[in-house]
Amino acid sequence: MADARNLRRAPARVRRSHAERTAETRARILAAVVDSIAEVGFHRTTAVEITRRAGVTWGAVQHHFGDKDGILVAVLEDTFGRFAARLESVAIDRMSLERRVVFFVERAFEHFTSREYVSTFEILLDHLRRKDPPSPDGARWQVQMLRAWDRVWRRFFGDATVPRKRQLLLQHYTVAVLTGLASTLLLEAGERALPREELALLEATLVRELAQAG
Amino acid sequence: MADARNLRRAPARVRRSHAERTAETRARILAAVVDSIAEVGFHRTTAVEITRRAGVTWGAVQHHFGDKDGILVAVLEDTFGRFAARLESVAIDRMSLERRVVFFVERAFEHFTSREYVSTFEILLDHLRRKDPPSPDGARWQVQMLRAWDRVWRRFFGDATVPRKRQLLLQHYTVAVLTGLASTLLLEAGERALPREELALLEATLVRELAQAG
DNA sequence: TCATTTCCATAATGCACGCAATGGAAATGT
DNA sequence: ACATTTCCATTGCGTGCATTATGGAAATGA
Repeated sequence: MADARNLRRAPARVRRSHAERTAETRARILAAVVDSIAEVGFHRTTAVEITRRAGVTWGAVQHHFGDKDGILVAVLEDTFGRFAARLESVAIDRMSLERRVVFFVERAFEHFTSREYVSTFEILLDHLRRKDPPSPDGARWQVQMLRAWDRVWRRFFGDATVPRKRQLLLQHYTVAVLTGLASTLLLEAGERALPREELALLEATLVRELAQAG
Repeated sequence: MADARNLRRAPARVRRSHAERTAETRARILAAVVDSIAEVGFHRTTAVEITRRAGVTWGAVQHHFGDKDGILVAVLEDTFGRFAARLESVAIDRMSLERRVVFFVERAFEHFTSREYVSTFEILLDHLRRKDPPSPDGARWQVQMLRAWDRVWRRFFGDATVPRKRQLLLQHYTVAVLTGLASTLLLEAGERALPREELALLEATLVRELAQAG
């Protein structure tokens, strides 16, 4: 499912298969939701706002996702899938530990400051505090995400001579630092330069920790 | 303004001054907003939800805060004021650097996982993404908060022989780590044990950084 | 070609939301 | 004591929200 963010409505009256139509419409709607949440926030991401951005009507949303909850869950699934795929397709040739750390931190930070993550964050924030916990427990996503992170982490740092338990801690710590940096950046209103020095401090910590023998 | 969270409606028909009434009602409403956001989330914190929790009607809110935006801003002001006061009243006698770091991290983490902070976080998250930026710019709060943090930081670590610039970096980093830990904790659904080891790693980093000469 | 299914726009409905308006009880102050 | 002000409950309103219902155009497949 390609990124359809900048697509405008097709010139109309083009013969396309159902599969094509469905793919584009779904992508367009999902992108609209992500953009809307990232720009105007979750609770202003209303039905009409979504349809306006997507250039479709609510009928389309209704057909593809059922109701609003359906889209939100779909955004979670789609974003997570894309994210996991991107993470696991990273070419990890023989780098030094330092370079791997830098590379990893860079990628991860990029992710946590992305619109996609911001959106999922707000969606989850809202979902896990409803009286009516839906069938797939909201906290499940967090678990899946951490698993995916863990796979990537092991590919990057699996050879470190540090106890597994310690590695999990470092992993959790890293995620915390990065999401924290991302959120402060977010609250500081809009896009600011990336916090190089803070990231450097994190990288130094990781290198030191991973280098030492278990 | 005392914490009125667990207060129930007074037995009615008690003679009280206007000042007393106002103080209690305001406190009750503010507490209701904080609790509501922390428990059911920002966008389910509706007018009736607030009045229900506070045990008052909308008329009271209207009288004391004007409109909904008024309460939210009031929550920001009140929470921040309380927080700053608490921070600056900490007795900082002669402790070792290690103990000061532990103490500081502990306090700060406590703050970032508090209901008050979660509430202000969500309020700010929503406010700074509206088309109509109100008179006091939303990002102003963040600045004020960081100033308050800075004052406390200097009281704790002002004697460190580390360049000021580096200290600001460490400060920012610390806030990021703590908010990050708090938010992952939040997303992991409900109250979990506090992440001792992650905090320990942060403390170790701070001690190492602050101990070295400029 | 024609029936069926998929896809989606249009229109209508019901509801919850924030808010304004009003009035009255309680406190104030003169 | 009485006018004034403060405090807050009640009521009602307009709007925007999510959602349903319906119909028709386009694609499918026989």
